[in-house]
Amino acid sequence: MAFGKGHHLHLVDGSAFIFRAYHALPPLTRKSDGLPIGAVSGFCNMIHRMIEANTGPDAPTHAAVVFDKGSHTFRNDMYDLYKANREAMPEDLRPQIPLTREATRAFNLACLELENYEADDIIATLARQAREAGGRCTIISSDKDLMQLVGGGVEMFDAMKNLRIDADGVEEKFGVRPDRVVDVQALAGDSVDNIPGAPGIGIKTAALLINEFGDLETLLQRADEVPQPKRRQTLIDFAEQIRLSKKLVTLDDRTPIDVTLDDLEVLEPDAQVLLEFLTKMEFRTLTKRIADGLGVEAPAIPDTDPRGAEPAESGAPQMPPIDRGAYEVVRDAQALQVWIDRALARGEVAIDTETTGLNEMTADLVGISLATGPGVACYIPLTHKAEAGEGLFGGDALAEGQMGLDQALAMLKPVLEDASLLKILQNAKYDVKVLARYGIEVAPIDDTMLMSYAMNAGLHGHGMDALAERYLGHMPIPIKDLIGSGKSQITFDRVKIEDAAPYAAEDADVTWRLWQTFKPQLHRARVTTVYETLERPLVPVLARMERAGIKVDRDVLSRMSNAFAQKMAGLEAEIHELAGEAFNVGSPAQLGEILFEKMGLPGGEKGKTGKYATPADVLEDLATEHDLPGRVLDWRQLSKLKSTYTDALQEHINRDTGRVHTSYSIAGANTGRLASTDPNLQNIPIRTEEGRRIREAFVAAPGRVLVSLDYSQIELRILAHIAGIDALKQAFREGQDIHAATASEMFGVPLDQMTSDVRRQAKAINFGVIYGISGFGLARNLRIPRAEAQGFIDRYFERFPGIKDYMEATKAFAKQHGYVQTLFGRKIHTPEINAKGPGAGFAYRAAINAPIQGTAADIIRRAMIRMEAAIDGLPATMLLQVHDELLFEVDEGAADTLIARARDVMEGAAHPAVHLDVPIVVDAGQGANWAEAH
DNA sequence: GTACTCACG
DNA sequence: GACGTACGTGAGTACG
Repeated sequence: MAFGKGHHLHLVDGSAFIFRAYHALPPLTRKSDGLPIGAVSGFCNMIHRMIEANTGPDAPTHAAVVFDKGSHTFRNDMYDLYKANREAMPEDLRPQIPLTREATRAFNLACLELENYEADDIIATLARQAREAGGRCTIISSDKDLMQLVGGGVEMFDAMKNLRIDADGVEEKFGVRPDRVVDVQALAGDSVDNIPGAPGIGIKTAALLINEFGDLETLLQRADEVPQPKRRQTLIDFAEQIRLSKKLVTLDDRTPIDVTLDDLEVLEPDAQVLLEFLTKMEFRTLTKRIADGLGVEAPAIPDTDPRGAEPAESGAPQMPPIDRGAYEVVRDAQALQVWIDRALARGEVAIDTETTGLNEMTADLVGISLATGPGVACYIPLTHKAEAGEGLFGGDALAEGQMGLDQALAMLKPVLEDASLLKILQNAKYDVKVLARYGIEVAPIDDTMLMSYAMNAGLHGHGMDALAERYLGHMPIPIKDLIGSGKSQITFDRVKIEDAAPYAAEDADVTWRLWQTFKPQLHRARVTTVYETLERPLVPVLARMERAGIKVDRDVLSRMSNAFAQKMAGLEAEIHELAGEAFNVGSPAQLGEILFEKMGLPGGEKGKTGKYATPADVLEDLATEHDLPGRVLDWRQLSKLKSTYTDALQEHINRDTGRVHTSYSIAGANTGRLASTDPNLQNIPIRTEEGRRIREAFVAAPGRVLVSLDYSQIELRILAHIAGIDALKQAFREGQDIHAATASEMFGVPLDQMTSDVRRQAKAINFGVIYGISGFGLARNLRIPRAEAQGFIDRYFERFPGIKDYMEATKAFAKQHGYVQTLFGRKIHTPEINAKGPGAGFAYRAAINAPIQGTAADIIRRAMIRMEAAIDGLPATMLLQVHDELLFEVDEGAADTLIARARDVMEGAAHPAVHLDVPIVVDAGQGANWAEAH
């Protein structure tokens, strides 16, 4: 393919990459033999990122990486002081130079260098050829010496700042068009390259002069016309030095290279060659990442002696102790750029955001901390307020010594969105949501909280403090130490920067260390797939659902609140009348006194605190003997509905969106279920008619409808599959009423003669089985004698013998391994299973339940993760998840299409990982509000 | 902060 | 033989 119009050449300034990588990274060494490889590692990361970032329609058709060769060039023959002030190459960099050439070839990129010439000259030559052939050329470099080449289809790209530089960009830098850049450089000189130029003339003055006289030669010839005497004399006295300078800065675009553009066509890397090289270098992270990208198995890199290991790649982390004094406070763009370079050269960075509150929908960004290695962390304060008394406007002015929020975010956005830079976070959803409000879509991510959850669900919590203490033996600064608690609590922007920095940077440092600790463990625990397919991908999905929120009609709630209040007042009066005295109906202790002491009713039991307990089932029994308990039950129901729902929900309506935004905790429930908080939208009433009406307040926006899809009997279907109960499977395949079918099987009643009471009992047993049934529990639930309940259970086991086998097998597995698993490999630990005492009973039943509940949770997670792509293009939004239900909001006309597509996703969610031998059925509904839709 | 109660799946 | 039990959650209120 002859290079020409429509082709796009990328030229990478390889030597610049090497130096940037070398200075950005700590001195890493290869674990097996101590060979310094930091620069090679950074170089490979940068090349990999560049390739990843260039996959679109603008992708290069041709590319080469260009290097300097040796330190002597033709310019030294002209001027022996050229680049004479350059420091010698560091000793630990020298052996890495040939490795970077090898790396380039391993990526299947052309690798160019030429004796006696600089990389810049080769770049100039190829750029000219590309231009002349009518194609485009992008020079990946930020070196100003290359700016003279810009124009006519040639542009530069600063890979670190993610910035394109065209002719306008060059003019911004030099004050002249690209073709006059060398004139300005000749006059201004360059202390870095030791170009003498004209003493006393800088870029500004040089540009002024060139623009006035047209070009350098004209200027020098007409120097006597320059009005300023000093400037005039300089130009006359140093004319030859200036002409020499111009020769030195002018790139040679006729170098005798032995390749043509056609030789530089972009080729796919040979997976084997590339992975072999990366493995040889012992780059664990990068090898894995690239292998994943190529869709091949990552070759194993043997663990060798950890002494002298380079931190990023070591299996058993050897980390320096946490030193809060070592963190940097980043206060300007230059300092931030150093950290960005470090992150890019590393290929991964730990991040933590500090905000004014815990609610991601309303909290504002106060600062960001970064870590690029254990102990290598900084804090970037952004919107800390000045202390009271400081500055003219007292407490509302910003504190000194912070870079502007906009500038910092502009610099960080390309980094946070860089597809080949891994962002490591603890509870990533929080930061992802906060940053989304600033127009930043953080990706890709790793989440240490979810890594811990995938490995250790059931063993302990997964908050940062718990993880730091357990895995790092370190207690991070409690946030209370900074912001206090209770009434006197302040927001984080009121914390002094000096105090905030150690806290904030420590969190990024701890996150980095946790990641380093967990990453190798994940694989060993065989939960990598769980983490990568069930945990991590849920973060952006939930973030979007939470940010969308659901519209709640305040007036509906408000009216209900008033109605409840009136009814409650009436009931309260009746209750006091019946009791013969006034007391707090909401106090179980006081109510107990009235019922069991004053009125002498039976069944009074005291709780741990020696007070009477008055749960609903006890009051229900008492209701047959007296009017009062029934009234209390009614009052309690109203009280619950009012305080928890109609009142509290109004407080959660967001001022700006008019919607309610819950927060789902991904690692809250041990079984894999989500948990909804602030507010909990997974327990909105439905079982009673009065409570159900609260769902009428959850509405669709005008012109839209709510659509609800829920799995029918998913846990029983999973039980039928896991335990292999043929009769149940058959009933599900035939679409029978499963509880009626169970009753028929157990009691021998034909389906057409089934009574609702028998069906109800069978239903209770079916649920009981899922929960790890006991005679006592079933007896209490059905309000029947324990012996009778036990009889039901015995009969059930008799009719469905596989159930008993499943329970025994699960228990044995838990006892042996300390955990149980879902069909998708999720582990739920059962540390109490071998304990003595009642704890073992709890653990046993939890172990029975966990694989069933957890498998159902996995299935709906898979559905949610796939849902966005499936409904892409529809005017529909996924809003809520309630364990077996997904709630959507959609334009009226598209509801049926949505239902069809979402149902397909939900019903097929187990595939292809698991093939259930029961059908999965999803019911759907739609309406103006949640009550109608469900 | 803990206990009790109750809303959901 | 006694003990204590349905599984998983979150939140509001009372009370010390």
